[in-house]
Amino acid sequence: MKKVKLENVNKDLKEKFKDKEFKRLYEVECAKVALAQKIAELRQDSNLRQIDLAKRLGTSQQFISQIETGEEKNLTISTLIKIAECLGRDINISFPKQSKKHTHCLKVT
Amino acid sequence: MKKVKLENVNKDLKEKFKDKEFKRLYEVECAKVALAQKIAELRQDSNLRQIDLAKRLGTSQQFISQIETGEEKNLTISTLIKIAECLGRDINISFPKQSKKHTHCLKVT
DNA sequence: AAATTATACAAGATATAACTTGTACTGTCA
DNA sequence: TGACAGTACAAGTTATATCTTGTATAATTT
Repeated sequence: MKKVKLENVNKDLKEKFKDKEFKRLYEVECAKVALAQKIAELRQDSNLRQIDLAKRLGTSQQFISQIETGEEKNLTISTLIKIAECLGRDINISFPKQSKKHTHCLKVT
Repeated sequence: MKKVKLENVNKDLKEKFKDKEFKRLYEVECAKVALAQKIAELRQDSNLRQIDLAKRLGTSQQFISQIETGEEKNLTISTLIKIAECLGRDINISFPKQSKKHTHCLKVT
């Protein structure tokens, strides 16, 4: 596999970001990945395997994998709530005014 | 139309909440309605009509109505992000530990 | 090296979110 | 009263999120 230098990735993105629509879509993708990773993190913090969370949710290990790898990257609110519940979490959503640079349309914490 | 007393509603709910599954579903519904209302509120704060937001989103007034009345009550993250963007908002999502009483699985602010 | 464990990949089926069009309702104002 | 503005209702179609089963991979353990 060819090695990719980070600095080149950055340069490349900066160039592509001149296309505002591309930038928008890119940010949305980042947001979804962040959400997927957060779910994986919360699960691991609970010392659960994918199969354990799956059982709580009443679904399959594979589906959890799909969610966490971002293959299922457009979750519905219901699914998000269900997952959070199974991990002993509530969800807070707020809508702050768009920041000037708005590098992140969605912040997951 | 028969007049409904609030105290009776409360009593009734309290009774029904003994069924934990009912309580859970009820809370999820509340959450979705809260989200729908928040969207309507943000739109009104921006002095936009449904048709204006619809145009920004590239959709129809009726669809916005469906979202705000909670008829479309299971929005996807993408739709939520798109709407927020059109209203000049970012989105913050966090997953606090479930509160003891957890009367609200999802808090919208 | 064989078995086990945890996760990911792949190709589907089905339920439903996203969207449409047409129309009806509820003000408000000329 | 009637015209218009803003929103909601209703019944669709289409795109896609949810979920399935089967299998593959990668890392440990025996």
